[in-house]
Amino acid sequence: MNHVEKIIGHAEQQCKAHGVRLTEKRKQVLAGLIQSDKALSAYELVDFCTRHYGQTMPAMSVYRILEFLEHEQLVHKLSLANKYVACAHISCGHAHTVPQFLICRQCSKVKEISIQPATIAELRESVNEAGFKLVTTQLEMNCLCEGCVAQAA
Amino acid sequence: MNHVEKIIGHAEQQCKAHGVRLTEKRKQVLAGLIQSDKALSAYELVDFCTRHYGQTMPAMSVYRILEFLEHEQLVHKLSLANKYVACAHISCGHAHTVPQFLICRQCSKVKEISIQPATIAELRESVNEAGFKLVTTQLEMNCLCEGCVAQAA
DNA sequence: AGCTGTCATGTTACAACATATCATTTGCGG
DNA sequence: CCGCAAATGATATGTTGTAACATGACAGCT
Repeated sequence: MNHVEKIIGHAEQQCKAHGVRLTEKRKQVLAGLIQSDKALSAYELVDFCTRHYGQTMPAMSVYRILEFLEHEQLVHKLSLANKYVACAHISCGHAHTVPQFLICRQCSKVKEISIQPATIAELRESVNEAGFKLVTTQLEMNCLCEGCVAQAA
Repeated sequence: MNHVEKIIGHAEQQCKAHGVRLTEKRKQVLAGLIQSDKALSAYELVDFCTRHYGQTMPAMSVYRILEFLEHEQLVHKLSLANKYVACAHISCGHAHTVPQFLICRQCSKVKEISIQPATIAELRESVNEAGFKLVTTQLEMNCLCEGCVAQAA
């Protein structure tokens, strides 16, 4: 059992615990995201599934499945890039803080991090002072990854 | 001379100083953003200009003009919402720190703020520890504005 | 005035991203 | 095995954004 299958297994348990099903198609989409080191668009996932599983995956299905997976917290949508990534912590089992995402503008590689709670608190304070309320601390930041920084230099 | 015209005047000076022209069409688009208290999509601007100025404004032109205005730092693109806002500081004249944006998910109202430099530095530090480099500190955050919070309650 | 170069705008076509709607299939509890 | 709910299929359409090339406006020169 390889790395991807192991994570899929965890995801399946998690779904079962929630009384929902991780169907074959859903596994395919999730597997696509897990085995990718970068964020993928819905249509890139269509291509991936169609190529790897020998039958065309309709775009409509991918969107529905992404919505499902997002709801189950197995994937995250990155609005900054209109792309999706697998959650980095499917296998850990423990409850997580809301993640922050570093997105490489060059190659779409994504790193999921947890910023210091104190820093988050400062941010929230700034927002409150402006009369707004943060609806999520899932921040997305435009970055360059190590590889692309090196390449640019 | 009303509020909007005054800001347009400042913008025009600023363009002249950079050796570029703030043409009629560009003024129309900029005026649309200035007189809106919320972020507008490119196509909302098409509608606005077509309605207010009595000739159809092609979407292509709006995109080109937005690109120009963004380059001149007169407007900001909000990737989280696929919308655009006028810079809140066109008239101040002084150099600004990179802004952060609070976007109301309900009504698209936008507030441009400046977070404590210390907080920004902490964020940048977290990013560096992860092996990435921030390409901009223009953060965008999903929020609710006062009005929409009150309404939701 | 006529020429020419540059920037701005117009036009058309299409790519990429996303949702609506209704039909059909599948899995599962009674 | 029946019937319901969930999942998927199929088709259409809406929204956002770019590419490529044509036309227009204007400034500076001769």
